[in-house]
Amino acid sequence: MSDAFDASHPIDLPDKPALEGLEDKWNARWQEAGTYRFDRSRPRAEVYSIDTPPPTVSGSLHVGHVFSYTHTDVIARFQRMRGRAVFYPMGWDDNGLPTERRVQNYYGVRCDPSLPYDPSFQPPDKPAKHPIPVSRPNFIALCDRLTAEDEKAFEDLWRHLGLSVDWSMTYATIDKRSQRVSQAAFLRLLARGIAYQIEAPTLWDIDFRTAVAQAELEDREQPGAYHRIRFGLAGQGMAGPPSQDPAGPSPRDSVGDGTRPTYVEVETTRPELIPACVALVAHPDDERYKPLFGKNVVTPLFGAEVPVKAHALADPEKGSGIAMICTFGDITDVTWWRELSLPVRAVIQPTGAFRPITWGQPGWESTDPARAQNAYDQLATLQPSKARAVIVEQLRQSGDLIGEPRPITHPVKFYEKGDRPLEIITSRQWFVKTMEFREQLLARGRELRWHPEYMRHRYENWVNGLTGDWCVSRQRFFGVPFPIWYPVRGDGGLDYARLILPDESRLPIDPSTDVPDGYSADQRGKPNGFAADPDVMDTWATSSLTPQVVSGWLADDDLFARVFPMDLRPQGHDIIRTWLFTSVLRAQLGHGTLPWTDVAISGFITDPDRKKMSKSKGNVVTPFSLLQEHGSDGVRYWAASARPGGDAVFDPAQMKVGRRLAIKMLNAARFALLQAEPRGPIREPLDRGMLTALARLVDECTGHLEAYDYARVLERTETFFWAFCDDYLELVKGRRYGDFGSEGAASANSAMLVALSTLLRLFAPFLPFVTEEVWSWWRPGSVHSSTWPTAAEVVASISGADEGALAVREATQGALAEVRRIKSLLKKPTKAVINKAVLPAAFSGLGPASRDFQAATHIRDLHFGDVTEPQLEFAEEPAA
RNA sequence: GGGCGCUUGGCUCAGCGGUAGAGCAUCGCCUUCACACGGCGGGGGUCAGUGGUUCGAAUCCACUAGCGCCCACCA
Repeated sequence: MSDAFDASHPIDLPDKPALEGLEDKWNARWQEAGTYRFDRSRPRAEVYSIDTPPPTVSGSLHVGHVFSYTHTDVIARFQRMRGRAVFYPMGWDDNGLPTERRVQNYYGVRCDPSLPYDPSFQPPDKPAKHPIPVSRPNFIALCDRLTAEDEKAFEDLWRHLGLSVDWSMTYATIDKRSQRVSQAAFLRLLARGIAYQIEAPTLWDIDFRTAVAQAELEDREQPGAYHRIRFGLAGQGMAGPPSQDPAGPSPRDSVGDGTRPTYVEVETTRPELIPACVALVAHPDDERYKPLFGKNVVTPLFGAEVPVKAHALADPEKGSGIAMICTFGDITDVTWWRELSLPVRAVIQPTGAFRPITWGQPGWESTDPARAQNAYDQLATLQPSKARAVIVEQLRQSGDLIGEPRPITHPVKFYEKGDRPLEIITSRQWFVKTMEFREQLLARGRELRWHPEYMRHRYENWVNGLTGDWCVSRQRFFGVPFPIWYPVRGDGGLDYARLILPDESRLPIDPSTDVPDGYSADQRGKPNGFAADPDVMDTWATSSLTPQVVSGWLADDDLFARVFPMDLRPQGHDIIRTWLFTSVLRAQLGHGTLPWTDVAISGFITDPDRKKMSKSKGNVVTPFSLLQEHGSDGVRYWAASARPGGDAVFDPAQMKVGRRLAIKMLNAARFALLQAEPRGPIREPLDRGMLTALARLVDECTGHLEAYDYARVLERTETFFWAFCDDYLELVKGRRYGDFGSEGAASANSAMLVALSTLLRLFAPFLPFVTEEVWSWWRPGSVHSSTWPTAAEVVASISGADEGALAVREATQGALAEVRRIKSLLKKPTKAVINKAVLPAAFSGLGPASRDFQAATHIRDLHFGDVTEPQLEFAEEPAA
């Protein structure tokens, strides 16, 4: 028996159905009934688990959130109706720099780790002009306090939007669970030698004063200039006077022909790094510079002797074809430095300022130490951009600057959240090995099912382009600390070679307040005592473990076995190289598996001018006002209309369309249920044709949703629904009221109910509120707990698919359209009756079986009269 | 420099081998007994360009142009 024939539930129709208030009404009931609660008694095969992206709660609520989370919710609701136990938790990303920055601005404070904890500290009501320094524990308490408020706002939004999340399983990336998982996973990698610590050149943000990872880089076009600098040949003293040739001598003139081999010209965009120069490099095949390989040159101003080296990475086409290697100006310098075994001459400090240097000391030899010192003293303590201006003037004075700097615009590496170009600074950092797992990671990427498929390339591109292991330590405060102490040697220095590690059972710990086993608290920082590792983990070092965190790894083995590896990771394409990549890495390293089988990528929201929406443009609309204006179903309709992975235009007009669809559903359902008796066998060809078409739609929709193509399902279902309302319901209106007897009415009523039940369930994942409302008028339980419709179920209501009736439906709808067109052209009222005899064309598609118009009831449904109205017998083709 | 995606009516997009589609906008008509937060109908496109495959191409292939995104060792 189909659902539609179960008349046990009374029909209870409102007089004037409306959308207003449905969100609050149904959210309350869903929560009360536990509609979206995860049933953890079900075996893995019956579970559908989702690795929710935890939104950054310190960021603003944005329509982009609403957009992508709706996509995931559609899938979750579909899988739930398919009978899976849906594991759909929510998480909050409250870890890391964004929160620190928000807390600093919101409360007007600054973290000073050297201060002691002040239990009575309260932030001022309004942020003070100058930031108040607070201790690290106080700062973290403020982070916790503010994120709790932010999380409440997000949860309210998600509930109002109708996300079918199980709110009992919420996690945060800074909570104890996340910390424990992050620390335990790290310690296990450490034990296997996959995590390691090394002092090495690292990407460094001089404003945040922290290391950053390759994945956090972005290029920004910056104004700069090529400076042509001359380096004298060693053994000939400092370079002689500059050339009189205004264009400057070419490198060939200066070194190649032997006539004036006194200096080499080098082009650089970072002349301030000349004191950090350790070599020059040119391509091994470059004839201009071959004679110089193995010889030394002397840096201008500082008189340091540096070798000329050959390396294939040097590009003869760039600049003068020979490059200055500094420690360190850019990533290429690091490559050259490493591969050519060059020494380090570091000038930039973690603050960005040039550090004091005494020339003439070991490592800072000069042919003229006094002159070098004099030049350098003008740079010391300056920031790089200031130092550049100073040194250019010095070079100009000394005659080592050839011509004037040539302004250019070039891409420069920035930390994605930073304001000034990255520097490369040598420091002690923690790394996780990635390079040696590249092939495994590529294989996992091929194994993963991508939606849409072409997003796979982004991942492969990234993995193939990796240049080093993953730097996971950050010199920040609000993050997961490394669970590590170091012994303090007798001389007060730290013994980095001997780590003091906590037992896994103690995790999570904060080494800056917790004491390692075997030590007492008063030994902290003392000779022969211990000291904490001061760093926190990269936010991705925690986020990469969200599958393990939500699945209860290390905490709930039973849950873990039922949900991990997970089914779905939904996320944006902008974080494939970070979140997706690191998650695949961690699952591979820790579990030897993919973290999930499928990944669904969402696009961005752009404003109508095709620009990415941004706060600075003032075009950001708050999501709540949108939900209130258009209704959650209306907004969800807009979101679900966008193709998977595609960017979408912010378009309130589409939300209005969605809202109209929801209203139409209320009214169409009301019509179908208004007079639901009599009911009986569905014998009329038009009814059977409509249901046969519906069965096909159900099959199509199920397939597309299984392939994560929600947008197509919404489009097809909507198209069917409007045809159902405008054509089918209009056609059977008279019959259902008894115009052609009770059997015809019974067929129509029964068919309408089957269709309504089926359509409500097809729409339920997209428009959860209106479908639930209508469902509640006549069906028991929640539509969201009902079973997804099947073609077989629909076809069973007519005792088998009826292909012939399909043609009847199509022809009848065609005839109806023809009749309407004629009435419209003749400006006749809709209710005007037209003589069938004047419209042979309209019936030509109905086929031989329908020749006898009087006998064919589906023709009667068209309501033709026998009255001949002369003006309807037009002489010309109305279509022409 | 490498990769990916996009280019269809005024706008937003679907179609992806068989005589150009939808919604919005526009114009006209209809106060129809579920719905005026409605319904019906009309007008509007040489499917970016060039070449090729095919009986047939918006749809497949190649190249070109423009737009967008990702990546890159950017002196």
